Formats: sequence, C-alpha cells, structure tokens
Amino acid sequence: MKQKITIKTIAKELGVSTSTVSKALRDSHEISIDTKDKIKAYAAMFNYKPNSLALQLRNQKTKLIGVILPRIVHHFFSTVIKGIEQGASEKGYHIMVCFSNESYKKEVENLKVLSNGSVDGLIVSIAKETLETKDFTHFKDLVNEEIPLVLFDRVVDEILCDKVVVDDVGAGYKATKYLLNQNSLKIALITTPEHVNVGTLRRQGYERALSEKGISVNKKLIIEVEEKENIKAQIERVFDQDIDAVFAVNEIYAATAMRIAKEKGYKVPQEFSVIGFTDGLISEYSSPSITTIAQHGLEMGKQAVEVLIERIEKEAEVYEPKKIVISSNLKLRESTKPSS
Amino acid sequence: MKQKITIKTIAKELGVSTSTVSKALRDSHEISIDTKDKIKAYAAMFNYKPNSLALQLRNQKTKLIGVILPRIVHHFFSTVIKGIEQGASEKGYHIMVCFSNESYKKEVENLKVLSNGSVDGLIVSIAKETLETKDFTHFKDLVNEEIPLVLFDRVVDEILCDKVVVDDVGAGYKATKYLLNQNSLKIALITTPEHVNVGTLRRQGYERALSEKGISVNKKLIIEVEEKENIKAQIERVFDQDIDAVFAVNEIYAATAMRIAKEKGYKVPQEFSVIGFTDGLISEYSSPSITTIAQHGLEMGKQAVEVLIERIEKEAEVYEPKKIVISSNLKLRESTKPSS
DNA sequence: TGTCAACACGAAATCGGTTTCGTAAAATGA
DNA sequence: TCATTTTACGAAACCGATTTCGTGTTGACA
Repeated sequence: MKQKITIKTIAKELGVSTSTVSKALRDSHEISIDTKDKIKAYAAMFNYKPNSLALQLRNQKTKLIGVILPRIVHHFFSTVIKGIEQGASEKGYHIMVCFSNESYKKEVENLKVLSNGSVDGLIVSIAKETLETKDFTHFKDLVNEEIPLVLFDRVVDEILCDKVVVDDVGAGYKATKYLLNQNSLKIALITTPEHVNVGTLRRQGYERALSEKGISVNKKLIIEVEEKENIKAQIERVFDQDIDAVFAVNEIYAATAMRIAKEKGYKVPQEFSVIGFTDGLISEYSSPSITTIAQHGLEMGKQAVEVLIERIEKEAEVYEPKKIVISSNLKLRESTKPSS
Repeated sequence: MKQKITIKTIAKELGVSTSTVSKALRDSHEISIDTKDKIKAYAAMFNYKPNSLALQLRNQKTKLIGVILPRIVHHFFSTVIKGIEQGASEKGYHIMVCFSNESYKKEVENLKVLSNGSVDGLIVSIAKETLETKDFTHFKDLVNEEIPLVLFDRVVDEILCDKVVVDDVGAGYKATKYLLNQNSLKIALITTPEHVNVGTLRRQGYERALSEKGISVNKKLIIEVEEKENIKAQIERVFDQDIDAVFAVNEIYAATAMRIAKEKGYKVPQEFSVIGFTDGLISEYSSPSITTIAQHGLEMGKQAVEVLIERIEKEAEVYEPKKIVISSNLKLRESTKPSS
C-alpha cells in the first residue's frame, strides 16, 4: 500500500508542529487564519484522512459493534443484520460480523477476538451447539468484564445481560388458535429438539391453545426434527397419523410439510392447512403461499442495537438487564382458510 | 465498562518495566524463567488480553477486511458473505460488513469510512444506483491510494482492480440452449435494465444461443423489469406473446413467471418451462421446483477473499489486475423437461 | 517605559502495546 | 585478578492522532 499521509508529514512539509496541524484541521481558535488556510489546503490537496486506529486508541472507543450469528444464509438472521446495520449506521456505528456456524468452539473464539478492545459492544444469537452443551462461561466472562452485550432470539436466562426476543409462546398460541378456529382440530407440530428453547416456547403456545379448547396434547402429533438426519423423511412420519393441519416452527419445515401434504393428495388449504414461522421468501413464493408467523427480524435488529448503544454510551449506573419482547403476528396467505 | 488491565498495570503491580512484561508474555529469551512465570501467572489470573487497537496501530495492519454489499437479505449475497467469512477466517482475518442499499451516496460514505486505515482491504459489489450514474471516482480514488480492492459480481472495466465474476454470458447461453434442446423455441427473457451489466451479459448469452439455432431475436419477448414498479404486472405482459418457456435472470422473476404461467393454465414443465438464476431457496422449495443457473456464491466469496489477501500480504511488485471467472452450471429441477 | 493580556504556536504526555539499544551485575575464562 | 561475555532487565522511540500546558512575541494601557 502507498505511504499514507499523516499529520506528521503535513507538519514537516509545512514547517510547523504536529499540534498546530491537528488544531488547524479541527479549526481551533488558537491557530491564525493564515496558518489554518495553508494547512487545510495542503490536507485537502493530498486527501488527508485521519487514521482511525489512532483515534480509536486515543478515545478508547471504536464506534464498532460486533455481531455474532449462528448462520448468515438464512432469511431471519440476514434480516436481523439489516436491522442492526440500519440502527447502527444512524448512530454513527459500524458493524463487524462473525459467524459461529452453530459451533461452540467458533463462538468462543469469536467472542475472545472481539472482546479485546476491537468493538464497543456485542450483539449475539447463541449457537445451537452451545445451547446443547449449556456451557455459557464465555458469555459470563464477558459480562464480568462489563463489555456491553445484547443477546437476541436464542437467549438463556443464566446470562445476565440485555435481551431481545420474540414472543414465542404467544406466537405458537396465535398460530394454533387460528388453526383451531378454522376447524382444524388435528394439528401436528413440527418443531426442534428441546435444547433449542425457541422451539420449546413455541410448543408451549401450541399446547396452551389446545388445552384451552379442551383438546389433550397427543405426542404422536409432535415431531422433533433432528437436522443431521433427513428432514423430509422425519416429517413424513407424522402423516401416518390422522391430521388436518401443520404448525411448523420454521419455513423449511412448513414448506416441506406442505409439499408432502400435496404429494399425498390433500388439497391445501381446503383439506389441509399449514402455518410456518419466519416470514421469508419460501413462504411468499411457494404455491400456495404459506401463512406464517412474521418474526419482525428488522425490528429485532433495530431494538437490539438501540439497547446496546444506550448501554455503551450511558455510563452504567445501576445495571438492570432489560428484556425486550417483540410481539409477532400472523401473516395470512393461501395455505390456510380464511378466518371464520 | 470496567477498567481494562494493561501491560502498564501488570508492570506496576509486579515492580518491573513494561518492556519486561511485553517480552515475558511473548516468551522472549531475554527474560528469566522466574520472572516469566510470575508475569504469565499474573496475566492469566487477571485475564489479560492485549489491546488489539494498540497492536493494529503499531503493526500498521488490522487483519480486517471491509465488505460492502448492495443488500443482505438476499440469498446470493449472503452466500458470498459466507464464503468471504470462511476464507478470511482461515487466514486469520475478520470481516467488517457494510451495506450500500443500492445507493450511490451510501456507497461513497462506506468507502470513505473504511479506507481511513480501519481495514487492510476491501471487497465490494457495486450498487445499482452507481452503475446507473456511472460515477466511479470513489473507486478510482481507492485504487490510487493503492488500497487493495476486489470487486465481485457487479463489476466495471473502468476500475483497475482484481475482479471475480461468474461467466454470465456462458450461463445465459447454457440456459437458453437447454431450453432450445428440449424443443422450447419461443423463449422469453426476463432481465434487468441495461445498466445492470450482469443482465446485459446474460442477455448476450441468450441471444447467442438463439442465433446459433438460426432463430432471430424477437424484442417483444424480452422484458426489462424496472424494480420500482410492479414486478408481476411487467412480467405478465410478455404472456401476451406466444411463448413456451422463460429464462429469468434471477429467482424472483423466475418464480413470478412460473406463477403466472400456472395461473394461465399452463402445465409446468410439460407445456411451459422455466429457468432461473441464483440457486436459492425459492427455486428449491417452490412447486414445481425451479431449474436454475447455480451461481456458486460461496466459491465467489472464497476466491475474492483469497485474491484480496494475496494482494494485501504480497508487497505489490508489478500490479497486474486479475479477473477470475467462475463458471456456472445448470441445476436441473422440475420446471424443465428432462434433457433429450 | 514597564506590566500584563492576548495571540500563535510548540513541547510533551497520552492511548497500549513492541522493539531496539544500552547497561549493571553476574558468570566465565585466561 | 582482571578482562570479557552473558544474563536480565530498563529506558526510550515508535505507531498517529489529541490535548494540556508552557512560552516567546505583540500590542495595549497606565
């Protein structure tokens, strides 16, 4: 790379001190108009840009927010990033994005690298593997060091920090209730294994809606999809039962279930209804398009970054972790019958 | 934030100089075993982490790569990010991601912020607005400053830097030829306005395949979709013509076209074939699933970051800009008839 | 003409590390 | 015993900015 022009260069070239140059560029009254003009002209001519590292070191802040996500090729997470970036950008921050690839080890690594002063704060959604192992010491260390941290979507109570989540229980409840209201009473639930707690919460909503209606939960109608194995085959099994609707905790499961239903000859939505989670492109463009719980990823990202920046900029008085719950809503499409 | 522990703290606490601490932690032979042990133990106990800003300033490198994308909620771009991150991570680099939102102004801003020393190099895909205005001075300035830059996917010849692109002409050719071979002779092309040159290149491939077959290009079969207006309505117009296949330059257009075809009563693929571009989730999960040109975003990201890091780390001898072309291939699915 | 304030600028400290060079004390060798 | 080499460490420069404090020169005023 070409030799960068620094304050020192300008000072030497113009026969003044570095302090004078610095003050001149910041328009200090201490410097005479003549000198200021000369220095500014020189700086402009050679396209001088202050070295941000030097500034960051001196000011002890980077105006950078670290973001660690389990995945990126994923509609919900990329929407959240967009929200984070928008919110950050408005406040003059930039984002550094890393991925854990759902791996515990990579998450620990990323956290270590980002917590050595390169960012002012962190926004994280926990990796699946970490949720399984339940080892959260790397997060607790961070909290101990008092590095501002916001968790979103996949969170755990053990870690004392700000959190942003969707109302998963409520969402599961809403979806299930909608299906019940349109007279689908034999509703299968396609969810994740227990350790991914968003799945568990959505399931609670499902169960609550059923029991309100006086229907007992039939475990045979609940499939916990193990992602390492063939997803379609696992979902197909639930069709051995007598069912007339499916509530799936994500888009892929919903689309897969609908496909199977169509293959089995069901007419969607007349004979069979489907509701998914996450309002992504699959739901929008499959045919029929799929009714989903909209997760408001953009909103989540914005909220997360807002809380984080507040935490960064306000000298922490008494630290009271916040939990922001974003309510989700049903986006009606063609895979369900109109509400009665 | 809690007061960070620095080398100075350790030095004072242990009654040695900062140089001794630094050397001890780096396991220098100049320091006695005893002292080293003492210092290391202290550092470990208080969880000392060297401040990365200080290191970056001293070493004049950040091990950071800036990435500027037009959009993020987009299958292709998020796949590229994944590739970039993987490649970067392997070489000990991290990525800083910004978005231009297809806006010229934001692109200029991002470029300015990232080029003040905060990153060692940049990977960029140009915003649509910039492609329209054709003002590339911000990129040229970067090249003049000799900041390593790699453009991908949306590139322009004017900017003298490394580039990674897919073989858009070849891809358009392959797709069109496949349709011709299965006896679809009245192929509509749904593409972007001219300034987005990937669209133009894919169109060239389309035209070449047609003329090889002795079919003259019918302009009425070519739709240039203006994204600000209603996409579906624009695509619908081409169905006024007598057509039996569609080649679309992206997923959304392909899915929309297929939907229209089905609404008009065509049987896909028996009576009507569809080929899209970008192998995303829509193509995979729509029904019938859509045959596409796979763009190999992951591969692109990896290649881009590899070239960039090479440029960063090799003291630029003679600078000869590289252009890497990634060949794309047809991913056959249900929206086309089997190859004859 | 002497005093003091205002002006315009420079020296040096600081941020948190690394690295070169210098040196006192101990060890070695003749 | 004296000269020389190691050993083990510290002082200081450096990366590129900002900022405090100090100071020489003017000009104003008594």
